Amino acid sequence: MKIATWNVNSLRARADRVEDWLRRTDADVLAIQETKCKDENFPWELFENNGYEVAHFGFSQWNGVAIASRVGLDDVERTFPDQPTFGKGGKDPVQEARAIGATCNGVRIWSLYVPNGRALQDEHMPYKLEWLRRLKENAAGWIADDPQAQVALMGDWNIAPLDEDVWDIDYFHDNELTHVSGPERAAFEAFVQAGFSDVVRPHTPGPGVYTYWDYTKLRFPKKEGMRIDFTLASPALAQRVTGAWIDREERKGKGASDHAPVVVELD
DNA sequence: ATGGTCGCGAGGCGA
Repeated sequence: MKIATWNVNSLRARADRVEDWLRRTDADVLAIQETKCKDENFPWELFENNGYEVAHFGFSQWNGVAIASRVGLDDVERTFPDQPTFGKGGKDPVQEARAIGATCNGVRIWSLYVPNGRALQDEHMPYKLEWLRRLKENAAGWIADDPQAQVALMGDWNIAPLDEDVWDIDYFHDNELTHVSGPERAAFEAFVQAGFSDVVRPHTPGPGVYTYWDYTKLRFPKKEGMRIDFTLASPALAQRVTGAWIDREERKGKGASDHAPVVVELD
């Protein structure tokens, strides 16, 4: 079985690319982030025409997550339990469309779009950290309740766990940028402490290996990227991983998402 | 040359 995650940065703008990619890659499951649409604008036919069931959680032009599967799509869950809400500047808190889960051929897949954080002192940063903490609390419980549980936490984590996961760590620290701060890295490491592991890095060692390149500043041609898209697997699922790769080719050319798809192969 | 881009949706926000 082949499972993948991809922040597509608008599914409608990327429909042709996503369809070509699914056919080319032959993925069984695709966890999608940033669909940037509501259900009434969702390209359902794209998936149905290619043999995939799909579940979507999105209600505006912001965020939006989905799971497409051709090996079953059961027990769909939109938001995880106690997922934090956010109300900007004291406005009424809303539940953002950042998490959707489904069971696909025995694997509990979560498509996750972790809050960006925006800036170290921004109100979005404590939201990001709390969002991750509560996800981790849930995830730890899932494998505590069932050590054989096969769980894949897939998506755009908006964290670069290692210095080598950005092209120039000094640039990030000197400019007090997010994604590399101690609290963000600790929030990521907490999943590892809970028993989850990054099953892609062993098959795609750095440095210089990234999943995201900013559209601005010619970041892609200059090979200035970030590794921020991850699949964290429960122990039972990690044992099944036979390979993984980052589809850097998909970042090339006109009409590319700023993120590359990441593929995990299971026995 | 110290910027450089996208997407959504119709001006500015988010990344």
